[in-house]
Amino acid sequence: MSCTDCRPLPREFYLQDTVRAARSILGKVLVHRTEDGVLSGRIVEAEAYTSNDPSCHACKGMTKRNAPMFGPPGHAYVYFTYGMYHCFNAVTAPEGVGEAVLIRAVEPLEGIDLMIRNRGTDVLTNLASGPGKLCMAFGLGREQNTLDLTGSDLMIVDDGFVPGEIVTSTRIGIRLAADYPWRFYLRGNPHVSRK
DNA sequence: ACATCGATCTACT
DNA sequence: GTAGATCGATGTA
Repeated sequence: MSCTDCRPLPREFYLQDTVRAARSILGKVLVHRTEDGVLSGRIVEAEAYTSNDPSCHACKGMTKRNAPMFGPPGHAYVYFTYGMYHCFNAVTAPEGVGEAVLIRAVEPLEGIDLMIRNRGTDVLTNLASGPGKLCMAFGLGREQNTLDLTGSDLMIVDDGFVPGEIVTSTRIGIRLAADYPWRFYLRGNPHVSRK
């Protein structure tokens, strides 16, 4: 399956309620066209971050870092964290409202050799099973921040795949609002960051 | 200016 | 299970 067979998710997809978007983005395919080849993977885990959510980067207003979250929906928000990792989000909600869906894990599809090189491991279930790993595998960093996911070298497309059972859980790695059930993943999928 | 800490990952015990 | 890596963004002074 090549990305040219698929359509990017339309802008309206990113305008639905952010928690619903986090759930319904599961099964879609993240595609990154790079100079070294096309990388793609099926999204198997995601989390919602909303404007009134204490753990959301944007909850206290716009800053230099979180500005992309307040931009138009359907764009990328890539941020640097822990001094060495990046995390990739799809911006949701109308322009001016800071919300996004954190893509936490994908199941590698195309460009697996390149992902193996980028990650320094050949264990398939360890290539993109976490937000930092995913960005390393896909070569996502500052350059991809704010890219338009509905039509650029970085896209999220629908290839017609219908997910099976979706598990709901609390989000990972946050202190505030730790009880919000805003993490979603595909039951039994070996590429998620945690069961 | 300075101190704190993070939507993480790896290696080690 | 726990510690260490590593640094930019952010808040406080």
